[in-house]
Amino acid sequence: MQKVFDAKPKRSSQTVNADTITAALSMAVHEHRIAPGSKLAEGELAEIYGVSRTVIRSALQALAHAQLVEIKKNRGAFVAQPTLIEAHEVFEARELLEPRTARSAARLSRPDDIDRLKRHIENEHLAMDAGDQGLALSLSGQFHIEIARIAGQATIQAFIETLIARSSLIIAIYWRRESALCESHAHDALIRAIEQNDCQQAEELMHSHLVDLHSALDLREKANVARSLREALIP
Amino acid sequence: MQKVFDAKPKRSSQTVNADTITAALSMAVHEHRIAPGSKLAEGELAEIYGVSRTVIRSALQALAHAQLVEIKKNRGAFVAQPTLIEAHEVFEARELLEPRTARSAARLSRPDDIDRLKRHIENEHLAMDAGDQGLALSLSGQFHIEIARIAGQATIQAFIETLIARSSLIIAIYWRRESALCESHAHDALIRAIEQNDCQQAEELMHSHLVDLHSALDLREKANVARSLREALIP
DNA sequence: CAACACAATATTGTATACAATAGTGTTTTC
DNA sequence: GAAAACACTATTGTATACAATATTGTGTTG
Repeated sequence: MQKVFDAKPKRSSQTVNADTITAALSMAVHEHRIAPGSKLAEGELAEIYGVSRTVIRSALQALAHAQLVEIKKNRGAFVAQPTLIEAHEVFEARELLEPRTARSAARLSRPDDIDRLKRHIENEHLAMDAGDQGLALSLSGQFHIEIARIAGQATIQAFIETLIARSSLIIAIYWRRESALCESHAHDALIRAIEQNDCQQAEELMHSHLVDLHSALDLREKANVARSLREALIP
Repeated sequence: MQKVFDAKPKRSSQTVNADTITAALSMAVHEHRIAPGSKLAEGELAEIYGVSRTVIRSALQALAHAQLVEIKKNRGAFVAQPTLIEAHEVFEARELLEPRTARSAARLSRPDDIDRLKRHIENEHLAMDAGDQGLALSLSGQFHIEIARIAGQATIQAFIETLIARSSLIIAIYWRRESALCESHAHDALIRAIEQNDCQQAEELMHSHLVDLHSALDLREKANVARSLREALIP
């Protein structure tokens, strides 16, 4: 079996608790190193991370609440598989929240915020050039979270973070191969608008960026790809 | 000590699992039967509900993720005490999400939806007449959730549910005694707009309703009421 | 040989035992 | 007698053991 987890077992200098495992699994999902639908067996994870099942369960429950994994009673935890309907809902919610947030960010941004955004973009380009699409996607998501952070609304930021996490799953399932994911230009333009405190422009750019993403999902064909075996195999 | 929990210990016919305990505690917070800041000791809850600490911990973690309780490392779980800033953020988020949701609800509502809303209002009035302010408040919150349900966006509905849960805590802390909480009229007007599929009216009514609620919070005096002893006692 | 029933196995759900930590009370020392 | 060091208690954090459940494999029966 392929090794997909990045945390080393039993690094004695660092305590491995539920939060670190939650973060590690979350990162693995964000970077598409674990596919939607994958079984996350407690015993296996406990062995990998060198802790008891107790702390694994805690981590899995946290991920379940963020809707990144689905826990089925007496069946175990699986990486979530958002349905087509849920995919639409997630992007509609993002189109509702993020443009307004980008506007606030443009109004409130300070010079060091811009620096951080630019560093993010650089890393994104670097990952892209290195061919690490998973990392690039993850950084791309963090870019949106960074904008929410600048807007200074922790409550809405938390919502956006869960939406972006789910978006990563949605992209893993419904992204159409044909369209390349070169959204870097959109991000570049966003930074400029925010840097110049152009609220209106920032809001509009974010909105069109999200509409682009939304429409780049393959909404028909993949719909009936193995959501459940039963549905897939009954003609 | 006063008995604040409603679940009977060891009802043999019904399995008591983490979800039921989460719901029971959540309800108790919604109805203001447990005050913000209260300690929720694992052993005590385990005894009350007749289960082991394992399942109590699971329930508390779920509540923590919904931000209804705060878990402090090696200290335990406490009913959350939203700060003034968080209170503002929650209502600003509601003002962003709910008017749009009310609009959708007005567009999509069906006759039986209206029936359910009206039954909700009735129960709200009944609880009010019976002097059970806690129950009335809880039902009032559920009214908003019901509207989100009608709008048919599960993702946004989930956000609104967490916002309303936190609103209950905020009201417990920052509600000013002077203003009576007779928001029933606002709800009545909302139902009429939704029943008549008047989208614009529903959106505006919801917005002004939330602004009313927001402004009915006491944002100055209570701000420095025992957020922490340290801050309260140092001049 | 197909279909059902039953047993074996593996995994999750729960309880309990032990370890670690924070808070509190007591004792010692100056 | 005040302050600091220590020990004690209570509570949380973690591991492990046991119970319950689902799945899979095997055998029986028509």
